[in-house]
Amino acid sequence: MRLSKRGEYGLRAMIMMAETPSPDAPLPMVQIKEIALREQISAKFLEQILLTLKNAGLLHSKMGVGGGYYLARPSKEITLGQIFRVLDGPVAPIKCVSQMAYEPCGCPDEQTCGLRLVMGDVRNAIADILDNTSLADVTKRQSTLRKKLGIKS
Amino acid sequence: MRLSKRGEYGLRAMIMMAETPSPDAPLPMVQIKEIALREQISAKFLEQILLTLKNAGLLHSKMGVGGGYYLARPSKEITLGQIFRVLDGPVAPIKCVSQMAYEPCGCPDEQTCGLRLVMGDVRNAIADILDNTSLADVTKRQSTLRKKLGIKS
DNA sequence: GAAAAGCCTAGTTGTATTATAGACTTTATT
DNA sequence: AATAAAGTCTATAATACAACTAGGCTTTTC
Repeated sequence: MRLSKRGEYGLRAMIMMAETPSPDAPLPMVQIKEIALREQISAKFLEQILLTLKNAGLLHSKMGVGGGYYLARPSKEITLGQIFRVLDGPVAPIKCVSQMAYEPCGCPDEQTCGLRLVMGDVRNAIADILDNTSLADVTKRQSTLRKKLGIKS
Repeated sequence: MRLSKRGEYGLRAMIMMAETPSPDAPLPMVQIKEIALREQISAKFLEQILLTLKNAGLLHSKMGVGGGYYLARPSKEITLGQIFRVLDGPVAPIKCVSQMAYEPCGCPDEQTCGLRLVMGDVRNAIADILDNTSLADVTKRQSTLRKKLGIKS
């Protein structure tokens, strides 16, 4: 039940972009190499991930000198579920309970298959969390926690 | 976020064994080839899986003619979480929130890492379901549903 | 026109999953 | 005692996928 590195890096990058305060600049842009440096990730690998996210409509970018990436929408309108699905595919642990990519799993009677019932619950529990947590929720939670712990950042 | 075939087959087999009514026999024994046939699985692959489950103490077996496998404990004392962990390892999507196999994941400040916070929630949600669902719960749920749908079996 | 950024696709490497094979042990039956 | 039916155990093949690496292309700014 693992999150892939693609998923992990992509989620981290998106959270970082949501965190980046937009000072004077019209757009809070962040560059691949900056993220790669801060997260200690291969820049080339991250590049692919951000490109995927961009092609999925979650990020926008600006080419050329002074360019970079920025969130396609306000951080409260982008959920972790959206990001996760783009990078790691369906949330469901087994295809026969997937909303995104249903496929029969070959049990004799799907309607009363016990495994399917339980895995359906698991799917829903995961999706509930990921689809109801926006990037804004994450950054808010982080800063609340930092304040509580008295950490400057 | 996928369940492996090992995990799927193992869980199915365990559910099937819990389902098998123990008629007169002292032990409700089931044979590899019977499970393989009913679930349309490679018998050799299933063999490895059941052996793993046996070595983990979840199954007992009897060798020789008329032998087979049976649950090591009553079905209400075996949880899906136990089975899952034996076959698929930790439930946590990311190591830094694993109870079973913690490992730092390399974020600058783990204590306030947003991804970690959310993945911790996901881990807990999954573990809550799997650790609180016993094989007996599954078979009960199946039979209730069958009755409700008027399916004989 | 050169440098700095992102865009895009293909290829490589390593590892885990899935499955297969086969020789061995135990038990029941005849 | 011999045979057949079952599980035990280990090795290995085949495949797939994840995680990267590489390199050329395009756009933008100065």
